[in-house]
Amino acid sequence: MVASTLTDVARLAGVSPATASRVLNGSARKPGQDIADRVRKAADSLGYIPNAQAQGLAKSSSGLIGLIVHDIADPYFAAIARGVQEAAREQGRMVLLATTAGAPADEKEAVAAFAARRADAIVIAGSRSVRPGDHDGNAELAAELDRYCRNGGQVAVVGHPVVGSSVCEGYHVLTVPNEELAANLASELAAAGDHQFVIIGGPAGLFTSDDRIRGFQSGLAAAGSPAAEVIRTDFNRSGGFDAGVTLAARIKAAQAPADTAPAQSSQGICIFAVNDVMAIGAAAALRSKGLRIPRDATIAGFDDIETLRDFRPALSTVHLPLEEIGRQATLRAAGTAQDDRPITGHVTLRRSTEATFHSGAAN
Amino acid sequence: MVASTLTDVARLAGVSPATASRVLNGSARKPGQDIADRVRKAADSLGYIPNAQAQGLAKSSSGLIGLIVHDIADPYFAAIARGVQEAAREQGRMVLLATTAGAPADEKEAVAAFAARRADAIVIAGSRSVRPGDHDGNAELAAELDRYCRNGGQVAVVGHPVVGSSVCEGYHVLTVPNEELAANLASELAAAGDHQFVIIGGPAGLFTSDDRIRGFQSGLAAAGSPAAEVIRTDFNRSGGFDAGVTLAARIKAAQAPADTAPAQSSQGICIFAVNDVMAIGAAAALRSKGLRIPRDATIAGFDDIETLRDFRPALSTVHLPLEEIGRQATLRAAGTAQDDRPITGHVTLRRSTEATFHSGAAN
DNA sequence: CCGAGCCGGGAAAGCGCATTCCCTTTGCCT
DNA sequence: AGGCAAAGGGAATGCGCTTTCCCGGCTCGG
Repeated sequence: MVASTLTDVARLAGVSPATASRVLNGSARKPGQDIADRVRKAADSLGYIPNAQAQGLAKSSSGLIGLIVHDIADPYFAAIARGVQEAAREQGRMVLLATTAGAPADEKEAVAAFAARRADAIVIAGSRSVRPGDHDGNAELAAELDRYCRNGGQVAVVGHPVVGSSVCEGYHVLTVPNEELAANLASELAAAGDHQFVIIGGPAGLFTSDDRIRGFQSGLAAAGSPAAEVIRTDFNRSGGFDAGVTLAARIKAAQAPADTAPAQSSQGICIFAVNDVMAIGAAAALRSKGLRIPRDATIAGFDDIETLRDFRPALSTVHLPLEEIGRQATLRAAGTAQDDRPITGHVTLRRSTEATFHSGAAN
Repeated sequence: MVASTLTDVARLAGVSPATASRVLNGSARKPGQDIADRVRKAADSLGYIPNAQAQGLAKSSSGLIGLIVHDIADPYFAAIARGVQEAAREQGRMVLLATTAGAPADEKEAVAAFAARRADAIVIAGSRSVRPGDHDGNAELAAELDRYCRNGGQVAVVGHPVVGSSVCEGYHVLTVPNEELAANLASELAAAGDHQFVIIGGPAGLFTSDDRIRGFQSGLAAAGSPAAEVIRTDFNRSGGFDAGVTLAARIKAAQAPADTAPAQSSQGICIFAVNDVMAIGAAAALRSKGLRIPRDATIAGFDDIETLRDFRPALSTVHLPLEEIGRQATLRAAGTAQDDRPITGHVTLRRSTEATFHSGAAN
């Protein structure tokens, strides 16, 4: 027994396929009540399931939304994916997933695959990058995306437009105020105490990372603090860990000379990792070297990843409405783009940057 | 300019659509070199992208793999999803995502939607359940799945078969040794010290949770320990937190009478939460009540979620190769099911269940 | 009372592609 | 040199559905 078709249903109901089609989907023309009932009865006695491919072919639209992320297991992307999924579901669409590890060449392939499947919209969640090695890939990606748009596709990208893509209709950019928020974070941190700041950033050229670094520096400048040193590393937990190891050595070296007085340099070190996962990695590194947070160093991240909120000391960070970002991106690309309310976040200071040692475990 | 078709390419190349089709896909028949080149040149001068819907219609197979999870933002599912995605990618397929919060009715809809899209295979990752309220939904889900299978679909389910589904060809169950591993965990924990065990479990009827509870109890029994009390709560962080609050009160009450001697009851309390996320929630609750782990209570989880590994005190748990599970499920359903190597995990004891207070921060 | 208009139903033409079947051409063997 | 097999190219069919277009019967107005 192979899947039954609309024709089978029509035959069983004793009507034409055209009529059956009109009954079983929201057509403009409403067949008579009796006929409709007959068709519907036939349909579910046969267990009829419309062939979405055929429907798509006939209507040239698929009800599919393509989502491109670096890594679905990364909680940052997982959170965004949840928002996308949710919005898609509300619209009766399904989401098609592609992971690319951030490689523009792979992203280009993903876009092509989505285009092949006639996805109604594409949401690109991964950070853009301008690293030299990505140049060609970026160009191809931009071209592919352009073609997709020109053929009527909608695309929403989180953060920054794809490098080199022209702004055509159906191309939406969901701006995330990374720079501004990082500046706010720097201000609050600088106001809270006299620190020596160090930034753990991703590879140069990664927009999200660069924005946050730039914002942080400008926030520092505004507060009258000197610019922070920037350590470049991988944009993940392991990168954060490596940087943490380096910093740990430095901190210990700074503590050693005075020997008795831990607060040798009048300033404590304050680390800003450009995302929470890196911050956690760095914190783990410090701890593994016997250093304590916030006693020997303070640390802040960015994103406010939910799974990491139970981490102790609680991580100071910048809250980003990740799920909402995914949702908005989807709506903007594929939906009745209601109020295009901009994305906002907020600085969330917690224990990991508390200068003085409180006793409570709260927060 | 709308997407160009195979016919366009053929016309430009001066050949028939049949030939163009043969060139651009791996057909059995190989057109001549010169013609092939001409077609290929025409194809990419037009930026031709084959219409996967049409291809699917013609070949009746879509290159799609449906994945059903409870919540993609849950790190457990995210990890499995990564494995699925990876395996799918290797096979040149794409994954279609559906999240259902574990509701069988939603899962049934997801299966129907996958069937409509003619997905080649469906991977169901969420735990099965036999809660009374789910009864009808389960039946419908089983029916839908049966139909899908009979029409030639492949399905792989992680853990347990869907309740009520008959075993037809193309129906694969990836067994996870939850019970056995939970028993091992119980043995090791019981051997490590004389504890009073308490289990924080999910709602009764949730297979994964029930298996782990049953396994843990039998491990306890084998070690000669009395059965543990079971606290039922939600299968997520918040459920763990609530249970933790309850337990915290109890622990404090037990400590209070003796007043001076913290080790009043000769046995410390050892909590087993049926998954890591719940364990973290419970730990957070204890801590918020001023209790310390492992001093005032020890705790273990299950899954060994990667994102949670930097949590301190490091959580004792049972490692499960989540990514591999997703991968295997996919391969088994959609692939050249090579070696059907069973899934194995292992107990991983860390600081959170250390009876004695070591000084190092390692592990 | 008759024609204009409308409404509900059916026939048929694709949507873009794979594939079967047929025909021509080429190469090879006897 | 004649015959045949194999190979390579094309016309046509169909995958399952939507959607025009058409047609018969109905109602309503003049």
